[in-house]
Amino acid sequence: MTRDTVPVATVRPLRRDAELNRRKIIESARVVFSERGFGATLDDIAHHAGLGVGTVYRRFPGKEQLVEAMFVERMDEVRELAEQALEEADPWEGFVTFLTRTAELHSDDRGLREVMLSNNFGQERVAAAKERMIPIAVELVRRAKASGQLRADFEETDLAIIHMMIGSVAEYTQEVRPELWRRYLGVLLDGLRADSGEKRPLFPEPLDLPSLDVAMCAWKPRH
Amino acid sequence: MTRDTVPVATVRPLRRDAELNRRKIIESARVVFSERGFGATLDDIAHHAGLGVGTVYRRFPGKEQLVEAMFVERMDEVRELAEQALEEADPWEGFVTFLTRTAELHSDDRGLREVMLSNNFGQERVAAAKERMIPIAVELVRRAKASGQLRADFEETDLAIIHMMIGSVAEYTQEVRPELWRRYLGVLLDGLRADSGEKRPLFPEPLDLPSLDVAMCAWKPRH
DNA sequence: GGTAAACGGAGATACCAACTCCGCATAACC
DNA sequence: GGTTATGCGGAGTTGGTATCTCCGTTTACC
Repeated sequence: MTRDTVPVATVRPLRRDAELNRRKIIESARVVFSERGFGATLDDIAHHAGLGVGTVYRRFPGKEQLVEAMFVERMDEVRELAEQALEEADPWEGFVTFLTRTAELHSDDRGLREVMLSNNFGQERVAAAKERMIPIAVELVRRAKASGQLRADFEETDLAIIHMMIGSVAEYTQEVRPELWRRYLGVLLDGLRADSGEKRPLFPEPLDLPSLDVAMCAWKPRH
Repeated sequence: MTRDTVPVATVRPLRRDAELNRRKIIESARVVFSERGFGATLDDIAHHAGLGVGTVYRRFPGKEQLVEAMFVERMDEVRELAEQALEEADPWEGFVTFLTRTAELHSDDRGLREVMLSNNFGQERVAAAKERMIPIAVELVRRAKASGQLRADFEETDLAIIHMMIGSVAEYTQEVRPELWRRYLGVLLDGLRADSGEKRPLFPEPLDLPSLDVAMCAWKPRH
């Protein structure tokens, strides 16, 4: 058995142009999924990459597989975020940091939001990445409750719903005021703090009526 | 000019069966739109009414017109709700009643939620009904702030966004726990109250993990 | 019983996303 | 530079869904 006939996986490397295009596809998928979510078509991605659809389908069996390839690492980023938040000295601050940073990611990347809140995208590898997150999020909640700063009746599944709410605001107003979700995260945090201290001032400013109107025109419910 | 040639609008009344069917259509449209939102097709509505599609299109030029006919009165109900809330002695209680009762309507009637949060359904008459609501909602907020019970940095457009958030929870969990939105309305209200008093206990119970999983499987983002 | 009105629902039309196919281009190798 | 396998483009096929029409049949009304 010579060094050149390694038993398995001696896949001939892609031709140089093909390899370049593969990277372009992944890059474009990242951009397009993050802007438009998984409603985007592979044709959109191909066009964004300046390639034909055929080229995309030659490299990836279908949309699912592209999503899978795309988001496992992204999910692991979120988990690392949670791990960092767990290292903050103040448990409440850790909790707030986690919520805020995650919401930032969701608001910048609609695709990521969709994988995290729906079980309809990605297969085992994405599901596995989610499982890996759960114990860390649970610990984050436990610790913040134990310190008496997070209200005692908060539970881990509330995290998902809170993200759902914040994300829906981000999506609703993204064309008009992409940062507006922070205002409502502020309201929620004031509602979640156990102590009855002063409220933090809300930031940023609320929508004015014309902007609300624009947001309402842009919004179409799912069917 | 005889009595029989009255200039305008001498529309011959519908045949008895036709009139009956017209009512069935309206009734079914109410039910179907409220369960499935405006994603529902006129074919769905016809089938629910036990009629053919042709019958529906004979009475209503298209979906838009049916929606218009359907929701103007429903919107006015919401306005009346606001007016009643304005009559409650305690401004904060009035504010809470309004938010809660409106959210109940939204959670029972997906179509109503969609007309209220989007400008893509209905024409002038629906828009006019919305305009009629605004001053009342504004007054509700003004009064609750003036009494020192609602935080001073709350503004009227926040109402719409709060409804948006609550509605998204209602939609997310409706198959599993249709009343769960009340829990998060509770959090928001604790965040909106100006005084730094005790938090109200959250109700109902949070989702358990399996139920969250079911909700996540059922949820598909809009494209 | 005659007639106009209304009915039913198959199917025309339109749209859209997923995916395939094959003639043409070009990188790789000698 | 010539040969060949590999890759490319994008029109076109497939499949699904929603809107709306048409006409043979049925029904209300006088």
